[in-house]
Amino acid sequence: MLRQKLTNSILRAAIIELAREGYAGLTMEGVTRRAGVGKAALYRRWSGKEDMIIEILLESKLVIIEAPNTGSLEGDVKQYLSEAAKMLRRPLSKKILPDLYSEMTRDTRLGHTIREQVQKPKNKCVIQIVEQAISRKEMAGDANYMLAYDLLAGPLYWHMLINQETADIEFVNRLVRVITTALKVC
Amino acid sequence: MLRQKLTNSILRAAIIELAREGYAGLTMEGVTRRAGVGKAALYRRWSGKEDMIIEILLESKLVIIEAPNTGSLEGDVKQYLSEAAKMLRRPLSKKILPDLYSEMTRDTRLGHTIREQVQKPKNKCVIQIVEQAISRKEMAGDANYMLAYDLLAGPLYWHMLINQETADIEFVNRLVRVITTALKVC
DNA sequence: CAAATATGAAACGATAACGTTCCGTTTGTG
DNA sequence: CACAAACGGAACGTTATCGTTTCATATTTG
Repeated sequence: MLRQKLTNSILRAAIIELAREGYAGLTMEGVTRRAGVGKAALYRRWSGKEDMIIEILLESKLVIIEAPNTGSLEGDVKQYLSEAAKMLRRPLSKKILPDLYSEMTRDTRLGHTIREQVQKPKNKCVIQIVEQAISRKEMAGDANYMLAYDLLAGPLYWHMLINQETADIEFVNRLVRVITTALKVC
Repeated sequence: MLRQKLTNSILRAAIIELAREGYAGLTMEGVTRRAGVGKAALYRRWSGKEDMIIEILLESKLVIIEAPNTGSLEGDVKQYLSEAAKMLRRPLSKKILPDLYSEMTRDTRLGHTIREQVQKPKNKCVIQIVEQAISRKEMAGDANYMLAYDLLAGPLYWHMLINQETADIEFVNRLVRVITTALKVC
């Protein structure tokens, strides 16, 4: 009968610690200090930090983007990139995601969870966009899905996560135009 | 009068540890164990792991790419992406770079060094490619450099580092063709 | 209201890395 | 060859976090 309000407070503190210290630098004691709770409250809920962060990933919609279906490739691309940019503008996401992508390369339960919960849904979304474009004859039938995925996701992530740049509407619109052009010859 | 051969052995061990444990998980003791040396040998050379890794970055050409000048935009793009792919294929680079990009978001001396030594040279290289293309009238005079940078670097980075995928020559060639098309409408 | 239980705080021993120091041995330099 | 210095290895005290336990207090539930 753990108190839900306390659970939420702890998870909020954990997210902030994750953003500040990174996953490897995250400690259970750091979370207790930030949340102002006792250690027992944490260990009654999770066996350790991996458990805790996995719960955050499973519950968070931070990284999920709905597959668009606007009727045109350019519309779909615009909606996808706009949603992605909106998510990547959040200061916590901007700090946390480079770290998660780094953890994703490791053979741990957390790495596996990130691949399944963060990356796979993103890929599904892109597949749908491409399939719709092919059925509308906006893309060739033998289009390379992986290449399309890299074109759609790569530039914005590079821009916002690696270079930690901003992306206003004007920039996203330019990106949409250019990437749509590229997808059509994909 | 520190022995250079030993310094090299230690740095090699440090790179492997960096790839296996990540920067946050890297320990001086771990490096001594892998290198089979005493701790004094390390602390006689560096004040701590940040110092040591910064020396590795400054000495390594792991991430530097020469600015191409082949006479055509497509040629430059092909050379740039081929070199980048060659570098990203190296197992150690593939493991280490996501970690460095994560550290780059932090306000530390290491973060600053990565930005200066890894990212800035890459950006300079792209600027040159774009300037050459503009002077050849292959790109518009008001092209957006940052957008060009994101297009050139983003997809391959996303492909190889985030998704840890391979990139054979065929894939790189497809990428070259599509990105060149995109750059021309940039 | 009363019983049950989750809570914060503190203390605990265990583990691991830190950075320093010592010592006996190896190396390379003059 | 002889000397100086760097070396490996071990030991040291220090610090931080781990995960557990205890206990008095606060909260929820019946």
